[in-house]
Amino acid sequence: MKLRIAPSPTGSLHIGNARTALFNWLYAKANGGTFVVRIDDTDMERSTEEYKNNILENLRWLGLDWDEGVDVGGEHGDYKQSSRFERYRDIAQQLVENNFAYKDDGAIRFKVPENQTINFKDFVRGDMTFESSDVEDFVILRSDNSPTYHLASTVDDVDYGITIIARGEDILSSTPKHILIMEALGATLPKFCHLPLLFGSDGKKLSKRHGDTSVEAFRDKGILNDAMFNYLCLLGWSPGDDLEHFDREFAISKFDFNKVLPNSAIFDEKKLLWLNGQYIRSTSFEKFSNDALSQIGKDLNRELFNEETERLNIILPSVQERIETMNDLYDQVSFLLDEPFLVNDQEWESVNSIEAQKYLNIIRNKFIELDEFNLENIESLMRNVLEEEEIKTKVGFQSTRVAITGTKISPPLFESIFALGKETSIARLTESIEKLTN
RNA sequence: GGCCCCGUCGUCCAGAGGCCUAGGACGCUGCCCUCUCAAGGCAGAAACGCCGGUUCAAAUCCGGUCGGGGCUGCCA
Repeated sequence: MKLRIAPSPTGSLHIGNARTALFNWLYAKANGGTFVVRIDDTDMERSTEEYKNNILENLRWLGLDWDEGVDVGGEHGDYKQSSRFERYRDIAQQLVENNFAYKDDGAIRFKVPENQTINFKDFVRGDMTFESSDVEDFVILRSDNSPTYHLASTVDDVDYGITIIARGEDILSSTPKHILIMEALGATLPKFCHLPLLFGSDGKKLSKRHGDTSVEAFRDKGILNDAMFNYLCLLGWSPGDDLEHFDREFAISKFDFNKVLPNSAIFDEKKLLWLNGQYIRSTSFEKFSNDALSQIGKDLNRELFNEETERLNIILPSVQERIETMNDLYDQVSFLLDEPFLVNDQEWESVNSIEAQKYLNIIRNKFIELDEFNLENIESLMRNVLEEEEIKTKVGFQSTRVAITGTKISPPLFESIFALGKETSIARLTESIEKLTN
């Protein structure tokens, strides 16, 4: 059993292609089949090396690997169609000689037989029937001697011994052409499986208009590869038992093309985001901390100082509980970094009051006298002052939050103060008192 | 227009004739928890496109209809 995906390097890896690749991979893994990745770059105008690399890199990022094909090799060369033009020309010539095709204005067209019924079985859609009278004679070799997709793709599938062709439903109407070529070549027909398409929120084919459509874009947004893999699995398939959060091994153990739905699905970024949050929360703290520190370093575009890392590790457990993507990290923890600390006037105004000023003043003085600056002491100190001075929690804590973190939305307050440390906390409180009483 | 595919809550999925007064999840609303924001917990609104037929019985089978989508390139 051999399956393949054949992306065209005319753009960054598209979510729809990623899902198709993923389903092929799952089926191959589930059945001990061989998975091939080949590059369909017959469109010389639009194909680039950068896109090719991008596609391969993102497939790997998703956790997919392949047994044969571009980059990993195999018995069929480099698995790029641009290297096999001679082969396609020979086949085209052979088809002409055997009267299956003919020259037309410099191009070569396949001669579609009259009154022939083309049948094939589709894993997802069952028995399919097309009439050859509905298929026009189609070009297989362009007048510039380059092969079209129909020829190149079909020849490769035959040459490489592909036994199951699982691809997007957009190719369903072209399948009769491919079958006709295969028959003319005397090849054994593979099985077909046309997977449902992915649509944008307006129900139209997922395209740039819908915002991000490439795997890379979501990767850049801080989506975890495990979450992306999991979410893509859920589009058109489910393992049953209402299970939604699962890993690759589990998906492999349950996957089958027969259980893939025939109807198209709409890509819902909201659910992806939610799932990503679930993954972040279920990651071990050790791994999360590692990823988080490297992400923050990336956002900062510099190495983190040891002191920063120490401070971050204090707050990170709390942050892990409340972010949706790794890109949400920076805003949550930036107050702990050795970077300019600025609070805008609006934030100050929104928490300013006589009571607040009084509260900040008292806790600052008590912080100075506090010998053991730990979580427990900070909390009890702050709560006691609230009680003694009869100041409302919101007034005291929110003003302290702005003073310490710079905003009204932050990780838990006591952890934030503890992570920031005694000295800096006192300095920020002092600064805030000056600012507020001005 | 022609050919083809598809049709369960707004969205993703469960449902393969009686277990369905249709289940789960995202999102949404409310409540609880609470130092903000989240997370978490609980509750709620929300769907079988429509019309016929088959059957004792249909979301599930058949036909039609309507709706959506794909293809119809010397793009893939």
